[in-house]
Amino acid sequence: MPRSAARLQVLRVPAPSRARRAGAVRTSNDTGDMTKRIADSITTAIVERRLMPGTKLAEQKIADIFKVSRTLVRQAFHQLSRDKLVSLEPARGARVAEPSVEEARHVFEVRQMLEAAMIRRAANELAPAQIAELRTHLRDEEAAIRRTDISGRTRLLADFHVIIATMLGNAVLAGMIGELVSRSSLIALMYQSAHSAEHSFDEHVAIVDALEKRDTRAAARLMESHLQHVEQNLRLQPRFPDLAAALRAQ
Amino acid sequence: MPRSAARLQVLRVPAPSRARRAGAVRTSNDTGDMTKRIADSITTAIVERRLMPGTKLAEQKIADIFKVSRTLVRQAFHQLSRDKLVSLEPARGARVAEPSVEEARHVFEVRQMLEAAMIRRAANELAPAQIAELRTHLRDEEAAIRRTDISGRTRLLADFHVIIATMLGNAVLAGMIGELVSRSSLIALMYQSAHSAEHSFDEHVAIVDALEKRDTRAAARLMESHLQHVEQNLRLQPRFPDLAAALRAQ
DNA sequence: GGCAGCAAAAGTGTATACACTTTGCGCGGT
DNA sequence: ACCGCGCAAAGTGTATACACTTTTGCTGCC
Repeated sequence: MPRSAARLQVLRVPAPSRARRAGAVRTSNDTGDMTKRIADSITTAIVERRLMPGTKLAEQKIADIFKVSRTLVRQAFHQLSRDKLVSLEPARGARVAEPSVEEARHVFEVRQMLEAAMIRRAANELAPAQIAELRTHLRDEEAAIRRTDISGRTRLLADFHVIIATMLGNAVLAGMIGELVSRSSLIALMYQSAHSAEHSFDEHVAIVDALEKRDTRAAARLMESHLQHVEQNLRLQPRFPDLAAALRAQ
Repeated sequence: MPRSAARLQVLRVPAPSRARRAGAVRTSNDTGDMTKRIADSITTAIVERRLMPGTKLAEQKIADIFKVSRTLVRQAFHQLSRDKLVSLEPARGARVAEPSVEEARHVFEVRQMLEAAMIRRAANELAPAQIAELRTHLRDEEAAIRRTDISGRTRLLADFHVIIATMLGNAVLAGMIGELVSRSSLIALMYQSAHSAEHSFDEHVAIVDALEKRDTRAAARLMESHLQHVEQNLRLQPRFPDLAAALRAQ
């Protein structure tokens, strides 16, 4: 193994899809566009806690891991920085983002606004078949929790929100919720959430129950309190009111 | 003038800021990061209708205009494509985006959800001084309309929404509203809005009036109907139900 | 005249080269 | 021993080279 790659073994190199099947519709990219694959790899590594906030991401090292040139890695970094999962400083390179407390609050504030509105629409518009799909998803959540599959359950709990957005058939909405949710994952990871997965799961169940009853008001109220609980269980209180106090306390 | 640049003279090359003043705080970038300047130039050109939807953007031509390498132009394209102002097709290059009717509806649907929630918060939280700032902005809007400064008034009418988001002190919200608003501009431009600037201005005034009275409910109702009016005045009805009918009608 | 097929031109995709910036380390002065 | 200085190593920023793809336009064939 090349020495330079030693510290970044957390990244998994996806095998190039051997497809390019004759006759396959050329939807977008057969081989899956290397840039995107690198970005996805890093995203997953961050969300699954294999790359901790603040970790330096050197272009050449990652290029070596994926056996591509820095060009593609750099493109991936730019994409990730737009999602705020990676922060870029001119001439100082890329690191895994360390969202501030303020940013964390902002993300949750926007989620409250957008997801409350979303769930109201969902209560009015979702077809019974879609509610059934949500039930299936809830079963998956429960299963992941039972077998203490941590990265699986984290992903499934986050997906719940994106799935509802997707079901409403609005790609713009789904994209925004997706971005907010992945930023939330990074935040949860930084500010060690005390929130139990079971609790989130129970709240998801309650939300789907309300959707099924077409109880718009209850659904919105439940979603709001769900997000509030998630946020409240983050350790967002600055541990010390000011720097001086923090240093004195050492 | 180099022949190759002939068709793209709509782009204005910003003069490199001669600053780098000694002692100036290095906030982010003295020269303003060429990539961003190119992206801004193209954004402005699109929003001000100097670049029409569908226009091919060849990397080398734009690189020549700005006197940089394709590398930077390509980076700018990637940023713009995330904002959905430019669409990239593998190996086929970049063109000014042509948002579909469906996408247009989705953008306005999300604006309804997010901006209704935003204006409710604004009604409760904005300080009197901030309301006064909004009044000043309204005066600017009115002035631009009076002197029929088309690109100025378009920008100011769009800014109204972003300013409110910014005043709430939530950068995440402001960023999202900003993205939605600039996509709306491109949409308005593609689906030739019949909406008069005066009408929008009047509605903005009514919204600020409601904010001043702290009338949360009225503010939300007014914002919703404002966005609905803007959307309704787009020519979003497919001109013809199907392609065959469209061709027959020639 | 129209069209298939091919070849040149234009354009994109990725790697690499090189200049410039930041970082880390050792050395000499105090 | 400690601080600052400067140099070397590492790393980023931009330009350029080159391979590969798409587009364009021609030529000859029907």
